[in-house]
Amino acid sequence: MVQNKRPTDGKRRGRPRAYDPETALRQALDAFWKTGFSGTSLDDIAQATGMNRPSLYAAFGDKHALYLKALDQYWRDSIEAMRDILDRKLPLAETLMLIFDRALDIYFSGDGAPRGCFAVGTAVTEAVEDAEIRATLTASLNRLDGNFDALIRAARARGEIAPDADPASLAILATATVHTLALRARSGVARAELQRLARRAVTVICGREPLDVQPSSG
Amino acid sequence: MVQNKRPTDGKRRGRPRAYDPETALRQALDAFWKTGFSGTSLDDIAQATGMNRPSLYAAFGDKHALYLKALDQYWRDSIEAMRDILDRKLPLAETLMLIFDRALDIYFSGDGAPRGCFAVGTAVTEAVEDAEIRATLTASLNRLDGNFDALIRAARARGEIAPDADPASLAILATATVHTLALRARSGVARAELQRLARRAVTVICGREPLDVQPSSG
DNA sequence: TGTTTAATTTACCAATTCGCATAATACTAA
DNA sequence: TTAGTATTATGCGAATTGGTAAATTAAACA
Repeated sequence: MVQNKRPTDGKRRGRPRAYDPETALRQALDAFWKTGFSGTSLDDIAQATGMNRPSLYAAFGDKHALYLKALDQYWRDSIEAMRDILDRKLPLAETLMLIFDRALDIYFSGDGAPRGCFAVGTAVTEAVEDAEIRATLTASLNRLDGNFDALIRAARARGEIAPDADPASLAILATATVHTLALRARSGVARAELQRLARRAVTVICGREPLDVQPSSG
Repeated sequence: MVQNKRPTDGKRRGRPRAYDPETALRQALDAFWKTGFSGTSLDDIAQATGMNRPSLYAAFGDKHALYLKALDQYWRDSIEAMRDILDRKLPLAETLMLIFDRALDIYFSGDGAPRGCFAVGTAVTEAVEDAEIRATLTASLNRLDGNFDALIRAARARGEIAPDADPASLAILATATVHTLALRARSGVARAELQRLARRAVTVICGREPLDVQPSSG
């Protein structure tokens, strides 16, 4: 139990892996994203990853554990995307619009039909009966609310919005906007329409329209 | 093909039904509500309704048709609940709060753990791959937006909100509030907290807090 | 070269799933 | 009674599902 796995150093002993774990996890995520946890069989995932079931099992554990790892991967990606935008320290309206736009990037990513938010589209369904999934959902809800709250609080301190505005309330509406985008994207609403919707939400929350800014960092 | 089913008049011919179709449909709805379309087997539904699979099949068609009927039942209930509230013709703030409260009634109905919105929790998952489900989702999204838009437009005409406020934008935020409530309820957030959240949303949308009114008609 | 290690491949298992065919049942009509 | 009809009950069957055991393969090591 002292060192059953050496780091990435040197060559590993036995037969080399035929897959890259992170790539495989992303492919499994894609499979779950399309048809949900219950609607995706291990055969589907085996096909999506090019692995067979025993390898899948050895790498990630059973179906449930694999799903949780995929969900975790999704959270990490989302958090990173959010941080990238917050780091740019733009005014509130532009920051919100970038966040919504970036969310739409994710919701409209992938080859097939738009899939919306992975968590909203798949984890929420399982949340009723699955305490673990439910716990990660609430954690992420709180994180999103908290991020928006801090963002809006700072903007108010800079005088960007009315001094009597309530940051917590506006934060809730920002989160709600993300949620409605997530749901609508998975329901087949076109991206352009959702972009207009997001713009309207920003305008109400901030009291002015957002200016156009470069999506990528710079 | 002329009259293979007489109305409710007189006695029906063969062995009488052991179930009430609407009750059974509601029980099937409950089963799907908890575990989603893919996560609910026909055996689960047979247990929930007390019917056996052949009867289920004869009454509602296959699993997919049954699900669509359950979803439709849910829409009808929602529409009726909404109309009941709109018929009271209260001011905007109180109307919105009643709608959100009524939504929470639905999201926290049932015996087990809170299930949120049936459509959000189960139909959205299937929507990516299922055009029929997706179509009813978009229809209902548009209906909700439209209802809120008309409501807010009328309120503005009565002078309840600022004359320069944009009804369409506020309607989107109202819909978004419903969506965030639906998601959060299914993610395990307590009802009291969601009530406070709804209150904040109403306050931002209307510019004032809603007054307490009787939930039921009167 | 042979041994050890770690992965893959094949094949299997028990359980579940959806759907249906058939038989039994309960009622009306004549 | 008897026939006709609409339902329920039983049980089958082909396919799928999640999971695993056993055999095979590919590399490092000595």
